[in-house]
Amino acid sequence: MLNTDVRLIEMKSDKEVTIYDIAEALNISASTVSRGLRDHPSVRKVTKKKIMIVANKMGYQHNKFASNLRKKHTNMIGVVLPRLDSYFQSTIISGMEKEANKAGYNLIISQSQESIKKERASILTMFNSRVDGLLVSLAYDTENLDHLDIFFKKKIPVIFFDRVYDQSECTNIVIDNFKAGYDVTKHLIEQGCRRILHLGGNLLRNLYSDRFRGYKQALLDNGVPFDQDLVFIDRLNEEAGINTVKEILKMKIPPDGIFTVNDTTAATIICKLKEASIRVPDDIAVAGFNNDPISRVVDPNLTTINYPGEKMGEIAASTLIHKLKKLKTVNTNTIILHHELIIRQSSLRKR
Amino acid sequence: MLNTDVRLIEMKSDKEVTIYDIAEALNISASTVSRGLRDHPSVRKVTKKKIMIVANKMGYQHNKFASNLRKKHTNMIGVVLPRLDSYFQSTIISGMEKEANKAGYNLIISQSQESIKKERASILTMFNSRVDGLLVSLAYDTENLDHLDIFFKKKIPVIFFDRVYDQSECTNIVIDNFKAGYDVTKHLIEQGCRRILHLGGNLLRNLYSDRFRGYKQALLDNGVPFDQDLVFIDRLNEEAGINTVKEILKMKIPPDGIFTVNDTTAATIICKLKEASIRVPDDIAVAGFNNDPISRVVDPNLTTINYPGEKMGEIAASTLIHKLKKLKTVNTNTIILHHELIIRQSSLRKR
DNA sequence: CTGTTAGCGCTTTCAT
DNA sequence: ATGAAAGCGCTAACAG
Repeated sequence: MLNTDVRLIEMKSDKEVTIYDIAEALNISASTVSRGLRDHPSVRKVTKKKIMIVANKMGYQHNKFASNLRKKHTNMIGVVLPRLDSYFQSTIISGMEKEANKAGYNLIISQSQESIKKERASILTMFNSRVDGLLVSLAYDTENLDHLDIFFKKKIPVIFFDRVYDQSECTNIVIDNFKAGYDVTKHLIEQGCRRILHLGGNLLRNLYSDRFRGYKQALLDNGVPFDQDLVFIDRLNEEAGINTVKEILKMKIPPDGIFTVNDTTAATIICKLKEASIRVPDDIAVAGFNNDPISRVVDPNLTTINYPGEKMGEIAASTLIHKLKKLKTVNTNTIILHHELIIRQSSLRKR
Repeated sequence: MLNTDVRLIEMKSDKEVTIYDIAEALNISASTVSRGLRDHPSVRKVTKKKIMIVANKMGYQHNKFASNLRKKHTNMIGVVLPRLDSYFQSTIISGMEKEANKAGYNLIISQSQESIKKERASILTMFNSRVDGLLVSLAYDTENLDHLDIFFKKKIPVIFFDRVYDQSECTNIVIDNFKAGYDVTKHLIEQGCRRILHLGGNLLRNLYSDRFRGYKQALLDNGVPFDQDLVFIDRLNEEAGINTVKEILKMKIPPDGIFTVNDTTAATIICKLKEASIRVPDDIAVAGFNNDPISRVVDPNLTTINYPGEKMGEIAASTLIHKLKKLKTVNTNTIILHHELIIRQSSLRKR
C-alpha cells in the first residue's frame, strides 16, 4: 500500500503530464483536451469542466514549448539595451514588462554593455530563441543595422526606443531631443548665462546629437557665441562629471552654465563644484536630463528634463504587441513622447 | 526570370531553413547535419566544414525551441522580483545577466509589483515556460511558498536572493542584515544619539526584520532604551520619507538620529528635514542603506551600508547555473555576502 | 461537437 | 562515421 503510493508520487514528479494522459483518463481525444484547455468555443461545457477537473487532479501544466513549436510563435519579446544599471533604464523596463505582461507576453532581456559586439551576440540569441518581436536601444558605438538583417528578412517587427537609428524603417520611440536641448539651453541663457558648457554623449547616437543641435540652435537664436572648447563628449558616468569639473578648474575663463545630458553626471558635477567653492547657480548654473530621483535630492535641486521612461517602455511594448497582433494601427514611423523642462534651484538665479 | 527570383526570395524569408534542407542539399542525413552543427566528435571534419558552409549560405538559424522540446531544457533562467525601478534592483539584474550570458543562459524577468498575487502568476508563467531554474526575491506580502510547490515537486532549482524565506530548503543569498542594522545603530549611538528613529519595511521579510533586530540589539548592548514609538514601518518610497518627517515635526521630543533601511527614503528625509530647518547631523543624524548613488549626492552625504547588488546578482546566477550543471558544489544553504558601513557626513558629528 | 492525422524542427538511440 | 526511425507535447486541417 505504501509502496504504490510512493510510486505514484514519483511518477507525478518525474514524467510530464500531457494532454494525452488527460485524454486517456477521460476516454476522449487529445485534440478535444487541447481545445477544452484553451476554452475553445466548440467544446461542450460539460466536457470542458471534466477536462479541467482531471487536468488539475493530475497536475497538468501547459507546455509552452511544444505549443510554440507548433504555433510558430513564442509570446516572447526580446529587449536589447545598453545597460541596466540606472534608475532611468529600469523604469523603461518596468513599463515594458507591465504592458507585455498584460497581453500575455514575456520579456527576455539582454544588455549590450554599450558594445556593438555584445549587441550583435544578444540579437542573434534573441533570434535563435525565436522572439516574436524585438525592442532595441542601441549601444554607444553601433554604426549600422546589419546585425538586425535576420529580423528584417523574416519581417519580425523591431522597434527602437531612446537610442534609435534614424535611417531605419522601423518605428522609433523617442522624445524631441532637439527641442529638449533647446529648451534647457534657452532657459540657461535667460538666466544670464553666456558661456554654457555642454557635456554630451557620442554624437553617433540620435539623442546626443539632437540635444547638441538643440543647444547650438538656442545659442544661435539668442546671439550667444558658440565655442567648441565648451563642448565635452564623454561616457556619461560619475567619472565624466569629475573630469569635467577638473577641466573647468583649469580654464582661464570658466563657464557660467553647464548643460549635461544626464542627471547622475550633473549631480556629481554640482557636488564637485561645491567642493571647489564654486557657487551653484550663482557662479555656474547647472542643468541635467532625465528627472532622476537624484535631481530632487542634490542641493541645490537640479533643473532637468522630465524624460517619461516608464511611459516609453509601455508604449514601446504596446506598439510592438499591436504589430504582432496585426491590429491596424496608424502606421506612425516615429512616436514622439512629451517631455518637459523642470526648473529648479540649480539654474535659478535671483534677479 | 524575375518571377523565379522573387519567389526564391520569398521562400527564403518565409520558410525556416531546417537541418533537413541542409541535409538534402548535401545528400546526407539530418542527423549528421545536427551533429555537425553542434561539433559532435563523430563527424568527419570535411563533412562538418561542408555543413557549416551550406548552413551559412542558406541562412540557417538554429531553432532553440525544437531543440528544447526534444532536450527537455530551455537554457532559460526565470527571475521574479518585486520591482525594477531602482538603481539597486537593476544592479542585481545586471549581475545576473552577465553571469547567465557567460554560461549561455537567458534571463526571463517578471515583476511581482510587491503583490503575492502577481508573484503567483509570474511563477506559474515561468513554470509553463519551462525555465531551467528560478531566482526569486519575495514580494512585500508573501507569507508562504505554496506557489513554488510546482517547482519543488519537479526538483527544479529555486534560489532566493535579497528577500529570502528563512524556513526554505533552497539556497538563500543575502547579506548579514542583522549585523548591518547593528553596525549602523551602534555607529549612531557612538555619535551621541539617544533617540534613534527606525524606519523599516514589512517585518515579514527577513531583511527588514533582521535589520530591525540588529537595531534593537545595538540599543540594548549600549544601554539606550528602546522606544516602540520611534519605530515606523512603511513602504519605503519617497512618500514614506515625507510622512516620517511630518510625524517627527509633531513630536514633543524629536529623535536625534534616524536609521532608514533605504537610501532614497533617507535622502528624501534629509531634504525635508533641511526644509524644516532641522540641521543634519547636528540636530538629527541620518543613516540609510544600499549605497545608492543618491547617497553620494545628497548634502550632507549619506552614511549608509554598502550593499553588493551586482555581486549578489552574479552569485545568484552562477550558483543556480552550477546546480543546473550538477557540478558538485559545497552545498551551502545560505550564502552571506560581505557588507560594509560607509560613514559620511550625515551622521558624523564634530566633537 | 469530437476524432483522425499529420506535422512543427530537432535530438537520440540503435543499427549499419 | 553515418543513417533510419521514433518521438518531445501540442495544434490545426479536415472529416465526420
